[in-house]
Amino acid sequence: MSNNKLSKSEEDYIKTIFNLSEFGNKQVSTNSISKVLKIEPASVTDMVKKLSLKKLIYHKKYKGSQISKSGIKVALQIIRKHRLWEVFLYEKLNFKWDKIHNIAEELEHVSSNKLIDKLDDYLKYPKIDPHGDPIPNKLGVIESNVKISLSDLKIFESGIVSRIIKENDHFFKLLKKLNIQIGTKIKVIEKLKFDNSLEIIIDNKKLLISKKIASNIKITKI
Amino acid sequence: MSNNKLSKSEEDYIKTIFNLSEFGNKQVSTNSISKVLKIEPASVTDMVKKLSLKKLIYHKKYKGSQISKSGIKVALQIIRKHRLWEVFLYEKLNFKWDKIHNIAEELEHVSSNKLIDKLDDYLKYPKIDPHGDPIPNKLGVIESNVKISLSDLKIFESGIVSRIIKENDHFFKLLKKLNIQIGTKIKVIEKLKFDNSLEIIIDNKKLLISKKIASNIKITKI
DNA sequence: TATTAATTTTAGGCTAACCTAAAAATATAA
DNA sequence: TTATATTTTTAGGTTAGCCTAAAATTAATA
Repeated sequence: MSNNKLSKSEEDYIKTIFNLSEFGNKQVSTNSISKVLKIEPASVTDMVKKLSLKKLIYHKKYKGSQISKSGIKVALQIIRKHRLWEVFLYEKLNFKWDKIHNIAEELEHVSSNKLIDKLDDYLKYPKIDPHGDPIPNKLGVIESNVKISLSDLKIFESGIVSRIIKENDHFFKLLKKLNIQIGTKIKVIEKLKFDNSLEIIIDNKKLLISKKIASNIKITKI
Repeated sequence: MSNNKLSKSEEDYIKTIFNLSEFGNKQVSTNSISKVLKIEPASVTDMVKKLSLKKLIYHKKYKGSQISKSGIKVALQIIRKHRLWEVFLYEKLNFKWDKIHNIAEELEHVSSNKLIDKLDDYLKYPKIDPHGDPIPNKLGVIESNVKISLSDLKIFESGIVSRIIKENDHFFKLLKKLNIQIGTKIKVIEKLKFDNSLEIIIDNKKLLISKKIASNIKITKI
């Protein structure tokens, strides 16, 4: 369908619109795009018209933009590239967790699909990036029920405990004490800057657990 | 000295001018730049003026361009990026020899120096790229006397045999027959598409050797 | 050396992607 | 429900990096 290669700008807009749309369901306002990309609303209107002509989004004057099916497809491929590069930067080049985003932001626009598929292969088809976000596959499909570490959950996200990694008595006893077991629903409400401890909610009760504990608990996002 | 980040276009021009200048010694004509970059001469004139203002090259009307010291510095960093990415693509991602150039062409413009240094580290500080071209280090210094395989020499390049890799009797006898020994000067005049055999000149005599033979002979470029 | 050929530059234009200022449409509040 | 505020669009402008056509300069050749 969509024929020509998109410019870096166009890709940035598509990615932003997709991200703001909550998987394509919501209308996205011109202003919100403007704020994310730090581009004046008037310029956003221009681009939104252009993307609309290319059928990557639907746009009605004064009514906001909605991403189309082919737009979603494009967005997922950009996100795939971004996240695979993040895995590479983090795992292979040993970049710190907080440095990878900006570099991946540049790398995601390098076009070759062949490159990204080979990279995927090299990284052994990771399912999530270092931030715990899922990586769409070649076809743009995001495997649901991906297990990630509790420590990779972001603030205000929830998950169901699906696996306990460190299998020793001490750890199991600790978890019992905390009321954590397979199937327990956990919501993260704070990540402490100080030592990366997580403040979580289980059965409406708040508690604090260390990064180390959290990283030994695998959960499924909900 | 040079303050602002260069655009992809500016980088392409600088790289091209450097490549055409034979290490900064030669004047480069507007037409030759035009041909390499496939951009009309009039446009080249525009850009050449701009780069001249930035002191990356010297340009006198109708007289061609010469790259400056800071221009060379910039060029070497771009070349460093290009060649390191080529090593990555070839060694880690298993791209074929002839596919890496175009992809590296895109990756070389990703800016972060930190990224390139980490990549260098990850690849264990390679001295030459898969084509046998030397890789400038962080400071832009190209280690001279780099040994490369005879098979990595390009057409019309010459080298002095400096090491024989496969150390067995059969191979030594073969080399004796071909009049090849440490110190022999060899010039490559053709690479056969058919089986990658090399046509070379030794003592003014042409002969043909297989890729396998050539790749077991290390030489120093001259 | 005079003429022709080739190269290089100037002049004027175009497009993508931004901008500001002002007008139009929509949303909010008295 | 009218007045005000906010959002969005239109109109017109800028810059980078390209283009073509024509003029200026330099090089080649008869």
